[in-house]
Amino acid sequence: MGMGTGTWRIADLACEFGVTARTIRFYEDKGLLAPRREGGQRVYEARDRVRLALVLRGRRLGFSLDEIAAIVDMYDAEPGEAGQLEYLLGQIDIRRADLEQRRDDLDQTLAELDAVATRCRDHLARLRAGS
Amino acid sequence: MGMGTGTWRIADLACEFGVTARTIRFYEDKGLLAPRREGGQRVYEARDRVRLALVLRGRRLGFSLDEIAAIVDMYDAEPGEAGQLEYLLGQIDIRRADLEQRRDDLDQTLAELDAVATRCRDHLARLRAGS
DNA sequence: CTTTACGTTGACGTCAACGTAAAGCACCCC
DNA sequence: GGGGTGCTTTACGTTGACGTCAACGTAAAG
Repeated sequence: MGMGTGTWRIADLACEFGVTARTIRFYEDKGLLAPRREGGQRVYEARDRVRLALVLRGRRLGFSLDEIAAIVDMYDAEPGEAGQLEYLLGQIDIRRADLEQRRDDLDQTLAELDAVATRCRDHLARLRAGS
Repeated sequence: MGMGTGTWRIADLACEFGVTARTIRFYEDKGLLAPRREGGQRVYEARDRVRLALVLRGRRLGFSLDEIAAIVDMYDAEPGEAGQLEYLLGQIDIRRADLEQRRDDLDQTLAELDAVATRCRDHLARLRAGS
């Protein structure tokens, strides 16, 4: 860390998470992050780091920033009234369906790649054995 | 199908897979598809459909078209010589690692969404029970 | 043979997710 | 006070993945 205990500057986070400062500022612009300011400079705390990690995980999964915002916002939604809670449950179901579709796609792709690899190794073995 | 048995026109595929004809032509431009031509018009056969399905699955997974091209090309790579086979096996390993990282991310996200949902339902129950 | 629907190839527009460059403030060091 | 480092904002550039539009060919129906 580059500051008082438990706080980080933008370059610290950028380095740690392997992104540029520009990217982090861009995410803030899009409402994905909201760090404290200390004399104009951004100061990140633990919860900001967690949010950034969530955003980057969403990115690895191929979600758009809008989708990521929707997901991350579910995490720290305040309880609220019954209607809100039911709405949130509905949104979660939608995301769940999406994620499970992705897992199916993913498992299929993995299985097929394995099949190709097996075919590959078979062929190699045959080659080495002198056809 | 809109033509002789086992062949389709571009609009047929577009409708069936829920994309526009423009998208299909774009994929061809990028080398992801290579349909037969019949008097200037594209004619798709079963293998073209399979390839399109693979491309769209890759898209759902959030891969770029370049990555998709790399993956799909592994599927119908000809055996070739030993060097080629070893290179292909290496590429497959890289893809595998990527896909497995994604699955980890995915499972974590699913688990966390479930946790949120559970919290949500608990709160709802407490609300209905009169605080 | 004309109409109508669907196809083709460019070419340019658009949107997301940043990259990059410019210009300026704050602080530290010598 | 000159130089360096690190931060800030503003603004324009870039790339990928298409959408959209114009201008034109073609195939099937009446």
